[in-house]
Amino acid sequence: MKNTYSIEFEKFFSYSFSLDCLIFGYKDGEIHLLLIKRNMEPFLGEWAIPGDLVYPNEDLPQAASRILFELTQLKDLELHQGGTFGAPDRHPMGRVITCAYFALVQINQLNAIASSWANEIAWIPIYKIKKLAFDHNAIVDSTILILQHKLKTQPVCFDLLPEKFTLNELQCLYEAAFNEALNKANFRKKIKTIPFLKTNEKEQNVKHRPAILYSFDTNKYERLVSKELFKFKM
Amino acid sequence: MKNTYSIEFEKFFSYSFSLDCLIFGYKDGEIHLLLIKRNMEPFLGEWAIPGDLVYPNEDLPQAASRILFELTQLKDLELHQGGTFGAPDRHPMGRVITCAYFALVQINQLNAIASSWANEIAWIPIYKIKKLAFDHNAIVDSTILILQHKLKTQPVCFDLLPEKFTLNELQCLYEAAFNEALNKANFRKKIKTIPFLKTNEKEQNVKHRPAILYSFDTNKYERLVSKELFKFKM
DNA sequence: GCAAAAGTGTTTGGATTACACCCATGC
DNA sequence: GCATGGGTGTAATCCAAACACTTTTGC
Repeated sequence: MKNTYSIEFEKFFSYSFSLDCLIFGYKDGEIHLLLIKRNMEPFLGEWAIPGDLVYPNEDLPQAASRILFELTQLKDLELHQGGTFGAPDRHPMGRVITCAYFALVQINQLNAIASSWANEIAWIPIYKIKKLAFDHNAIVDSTILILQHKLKTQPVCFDLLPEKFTLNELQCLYEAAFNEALNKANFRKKIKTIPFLKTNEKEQNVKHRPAILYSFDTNKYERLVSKELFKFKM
Repeated sequence: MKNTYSIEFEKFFSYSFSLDCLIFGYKDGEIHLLLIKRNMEPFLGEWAIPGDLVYPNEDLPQAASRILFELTQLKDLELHQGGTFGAPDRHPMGRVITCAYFALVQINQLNAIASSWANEIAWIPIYKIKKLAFDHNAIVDSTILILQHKLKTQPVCFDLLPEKFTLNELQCLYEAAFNEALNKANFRKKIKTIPFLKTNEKEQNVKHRPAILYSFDTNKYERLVSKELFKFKM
């Protein structure tokens, strides 16, 4: 047994722990990330991922929900954990280890508010993000990879789309997320097994043949998955 | 701007941060995890994942390497990050947030040492792990899923096998990791594109036709991957 | 009718599966 | 020779890609 260990144990309680909350949305044919312009030191005036310190009696998913709510007023959204970053010099004011959490939201459904952290916020296309504060570029890059993996293996794409969507919108979302063109006929064949609800509704105000609107049948999906009759895969 | 924030900032530096180091090995047809019997409070005498607090000027991968070395004397091994766990009550002695790291080792090549944390260590088959200290069962479960994903998408299986191995050993490893039987002929067809070096050597001391020994051609793999000519997929 | 995008069918080649069979070694 | 596991070939099937085609709307 390392004798010094129990003696020095208390000295280790000198770190701070933060969460960075990556909020992804989809609009104008691109996946966007919600960024804030910092209104405090360090990195005052620079663009960054919204984040906050974890409170002493808060669990991590709870802290992520709080940060998301303070920024977007959105509740009850699914949050996913990303990587953890803890280089000793990553925060100039002390040892702050941070964990990335990310959520997928419908941009139109919210008015993200500047609130406490920033006077300015912006939705930036993920492939056009410039230099950010701290090590946030590395956090963004690693989280995009995890997002892509989630999009391939779980039906989180529907979190990004409105309740009712066309099949073409779904295809464009995947094209945007993976930066590659897809064949329409083949894409539709691939998604044929996904439990969709075909609504009676159609697109409005388009000057071509209106597309049918679909929605994702969460109940049927859960039922099929629990019976191992379906596995989401894109 | 939240005025209280900068004033209270220092108060947040009261957390501790640990790493849990999951060391996986393969023997007797099963994937095993290295566990220790704790020789200190809390959870004295209970089985746990080896872990340690992160030192003030240590980066996370660095801390993981150190812990791995102290336990196994192994250096320069690839370490992979897993999930981060931070429930406020997960550690009875204070707020300790922990991050899982895992490594894949060749069991025969090392004599894991009890060292500072425990007088007793054991390799336990991953599907036979009983109740562990702290929230370590949840950490194990989540890390096994990440390990499986790694085994499907990256050539980490070779970290678990000796330098030279038979194709059947490789197949048994995958059968053990995913708990499913595989067809021999089809397995071999699937791995035909993997850059193997066929050695001139054969199995010794078997009472049937000896199998040819192969090794993984890391150089060729790196070359192919960098040219996007090959993508590991199982 | 024409433009534009929705939506579908057909062919092809490659991968996956199931299964049968031959081969080399020890005893 | 026989038992044991190593190692391979074939046919059926499924899946993905490429591409052409028809349909429905607004103007």
